[in-house]
Amino acid sequence: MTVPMALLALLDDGPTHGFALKRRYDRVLGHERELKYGQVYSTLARLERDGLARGVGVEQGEGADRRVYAITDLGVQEFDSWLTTPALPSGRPGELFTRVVLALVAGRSADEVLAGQRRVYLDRMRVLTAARHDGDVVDRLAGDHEIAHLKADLDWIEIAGARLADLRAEVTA
Amino acid sequence: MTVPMALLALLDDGPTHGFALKRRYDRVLGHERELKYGQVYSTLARLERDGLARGVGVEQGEGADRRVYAITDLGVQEFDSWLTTPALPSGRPGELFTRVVLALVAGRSADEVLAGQRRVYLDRMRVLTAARHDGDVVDRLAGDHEIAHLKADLDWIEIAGARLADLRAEVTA
DNA sequence: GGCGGGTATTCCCTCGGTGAATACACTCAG
DNA sequence: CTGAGTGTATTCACCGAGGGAATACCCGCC
Repeated sequence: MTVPMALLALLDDGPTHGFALKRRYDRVLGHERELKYGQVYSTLARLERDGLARGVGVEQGEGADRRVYAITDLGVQEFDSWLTTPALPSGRPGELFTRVVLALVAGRSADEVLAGQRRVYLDRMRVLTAARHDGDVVDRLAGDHEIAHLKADLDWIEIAGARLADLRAEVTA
Repeated sequence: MTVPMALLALLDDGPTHGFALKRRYDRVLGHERELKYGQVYSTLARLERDGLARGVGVEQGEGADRRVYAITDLGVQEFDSWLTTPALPSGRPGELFTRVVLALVAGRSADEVLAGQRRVYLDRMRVLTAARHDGDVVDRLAGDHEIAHLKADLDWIEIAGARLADLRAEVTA
């Protein structure tokens, strides 16, 4: 859901074409995770199909022709509503949680899973805290976001570690 | 990736058929998020295609015939390696982070985004802390996991709120 | 005898995500 | 002046996650 909304947000600035959207997205949100072309154009096609954006002709720039899209009123509406509707956590269990439970289900060592995870999280924390003042504001906020969640998982690792015996008993029941 | 591995974990207990796997999965990991049939059988097909599980004949039980699968040596290997390989956070920015950045990009109120999110997170925290001692161990650990991440986001909301002006300046540059 | 309910699988579709191919315009080395 | 590269721009083909619904079989029961 975030990619279509991101494209709408960028289109809200004024009509453009897919290539420019991709570059702008990468600059603003692509830190570490650039958008692939396939996704850009297929998303634009869906936006158009759903009436959230519409093609407004073809420009020719440097290279192949540019298919220019504009956001529609419906698109603006959808975007604003997405923006202001707070999201609840997905409900899908995180991967770490899943690995611990499955380790117990399959009779493997959940302690090792927790210990291994703690190790790489602590390493990652060191890297992130060292880089805490590098980069631009977006980078730093993204870093803070990751640090906060790393801490959350590290706390949970301790809690889970203390209850592994109970968990094992229950899961293997 | 977690669904195929979960099925391997369950198959590691001994051969069974898709339907039983689905039920067992729902019991163990499906709290709030049950597996759909489509996913069970298509995942099994992929596991077989990739040599991680193999069909071992057809039983007849109550109802339609059961196609029984067993984990292979390769499957055991893959599962163990997945289990013991710690996962780093995806690198994909979280939805909250994305919403804040996009609000600024599109010239909307990021404060409102943060405030709205804080509101529902606090509500959710209350619900979760109230239910903190209900349910089984899995439920409680899942709850703790969610609480930890909710706290992380709430902390981040404060940090981000304090830097919105800088962020806006950078993103609109 | 046919109807509902539990068991069990299959089919179809959409979406997010990736990789590679294609096409055009420009520049610059040979 | 040609053809090899580089940057711009779009398209195509594919996969896996996930959801919805259809199908089929068996049972008990009215």
